[in-house]
Amino acid sequence: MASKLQITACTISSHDCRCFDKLSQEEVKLIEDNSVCIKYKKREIICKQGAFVSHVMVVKKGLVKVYIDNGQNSLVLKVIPDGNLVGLSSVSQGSSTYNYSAMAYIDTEIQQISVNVFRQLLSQNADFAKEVIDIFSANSAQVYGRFFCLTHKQAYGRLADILLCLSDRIFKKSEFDLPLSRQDLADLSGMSSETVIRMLKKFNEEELISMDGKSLRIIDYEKLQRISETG
Amino acid sequence: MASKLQITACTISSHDCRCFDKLSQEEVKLIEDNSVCIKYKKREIICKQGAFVSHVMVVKKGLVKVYIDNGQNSLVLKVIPDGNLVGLSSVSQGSSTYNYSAMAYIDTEIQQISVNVFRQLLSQNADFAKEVIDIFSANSAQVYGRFFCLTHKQAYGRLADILLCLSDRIFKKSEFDLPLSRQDLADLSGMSSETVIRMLKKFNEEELISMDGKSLRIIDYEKLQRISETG
DNA sequence: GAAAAAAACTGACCTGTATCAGTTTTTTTT
DNA sequence: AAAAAAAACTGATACAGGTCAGTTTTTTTC
Repeated sequence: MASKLQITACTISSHDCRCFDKLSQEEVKLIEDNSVCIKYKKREIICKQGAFVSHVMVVKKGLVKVYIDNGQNSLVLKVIPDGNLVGLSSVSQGSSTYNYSAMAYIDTEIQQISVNVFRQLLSQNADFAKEVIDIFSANSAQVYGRFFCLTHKQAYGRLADILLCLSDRIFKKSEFDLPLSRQDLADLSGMSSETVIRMLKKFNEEELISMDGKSLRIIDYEKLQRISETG
Repeated sequence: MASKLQITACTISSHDCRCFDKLSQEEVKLIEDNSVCIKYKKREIICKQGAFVSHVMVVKKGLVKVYIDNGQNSLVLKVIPDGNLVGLSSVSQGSSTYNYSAMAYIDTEIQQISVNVFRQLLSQNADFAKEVIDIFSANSAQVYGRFFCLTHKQAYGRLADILLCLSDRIFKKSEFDLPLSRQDLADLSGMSSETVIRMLKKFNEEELISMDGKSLRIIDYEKLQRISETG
C-alpha cells in the first residue's frame, strides 16, 4: 500500500514539463520562429495580472514566482523553476488577460511563445494537448495542496514546509543561500514578515536550522517534517 | 476599460462545460456505450480522495462538493452544479488516484465515463482536448480566486461571499432554502461552525439577510458586497 | 409518537498571529 | 566611503476567531 498522503504548502511542482517532446520537427521550428528570449533582472515583473495575454512563457533559467494581489495583499500561487511554463492558463479562449502576475526571484531568462502559435499546436497535435492537460492537472494538484495548508496549518507548519520545499526541490541540498527576503518567505507561507523572523529565530535556537544572514542550513530534517505534519 | 477585478471566495465556476459539443456522433456514442448513470442520496460520497481513478464524472442533476481532507480538517475546493465535470484531473497519466473527494450536497445523478475512453478521445480529437483545457483553465482561475480570499479576507467577508455566491450562481434568486448545514457553510468559508452561526446572527440582526431556520433571504445585497470587498 | 441522535446555538475563555512603533543591520546609491 | 534607503529584527499590544462545554432545537429512528 502507498503511504499516507502528504500535503505540504510547498510551491514547486515536481512535474516536469514534457509537452514539447511531443512536437514534430516542423512544429518545433514553428515555435522557434515565433518566440523570443528575454532576460529579466531580479525583482523585475514578467507579466502583470490584468494585462492582455500575448505569450506563453518558458522559464529557461532562473526562478519565478506567480502571484495574485489586490493592491494590499499578495498571495504566491506557485514558484516556477527553470524548464517550466508560466502563463499556460492564458491559452484558454476564455481568458484574454492574465489572471496572475509573475516576477523574477533571481536573474531569469524567459522564452516567450506566441499564444496563437501555442493554440494552433493544441488544435493540430492531440498528443501535445494531452501533455498540456497533464501539466494543468499536476499544477492543480499542487495548488490544491498548498491551498489546504495555507488555510489549515498553523504558521510554524507552513514555514517548515517552505524551508523543506526550498531544500528538497529548488536547491537540492541542505545548505544554501536564500535568494528570498523575509517578506518573500512571508508571502510564500501566508504570514507577516515579523512572524517569519520570530519563527526562523526559534527554529535556529532549537537547532532545527542554522542561519546566518542569507545562508541557511537544514539541521533536523525529520523534526521539521514533524512540525510540518502537526501544523 | 474593464472594471476592477473582483475576487471572491465563491466556489462555483461560471464556466459552462462545452467539451462534449466538440465530439462527432460516433464519439458521443462511444461515450454513451462506456458510461453509466448513478443516483446518489444527499451526503453520499461520490469519490474518495486516495482511491484509484476509474471514471470521469458528469453531474447530470444535483449539487456536489469537491474537497480535500486530512482526517481532521476539510477544505472545499469547489462546488459543482449540474452540467459540470468532476474528477477531470484524473485524466492525467500522472495521477492514478483521486486527489480529492466528492460528496452530494443534495440528491444527485452522476454519469460515470470510463477514464480510458476519455483519454482516448483526448488523443484523437484535438478540439475536444482544447475545450477540456479551457475547462481546466477556468477552473484554475476560480480556485485561485478562492484561495486568495480564504487566505486574505476576514471571516465576515468570506461568509458574505458565500451567501452572495449561493444566491447569484446556484439558486439564482434572493430567497432560497439552504440545503447546507452550518458546518457546510463553515467548511466553505474556512471557519468554525460556531463562528458561522454568530456571524449569520449578526447579519440577521443588522438586516442584511433575513433568516429562519433553513430559509434565507438576501435583503441588502450591496452592503453584503461591500463587506465582501473590505474583508 | 417517544427516544435517540444530530444540528443549532450560546457564553466564557484563550491563543496564534497581526499590527504598530520603534532600533539595528545590511544593501544600495552617489 | 559617506549618506540614504531598504531589510531585518525586537517588544508591546490587540483582537479575530478558535475551542470547549454546555443547552436547546430539529431531525431521524424505531
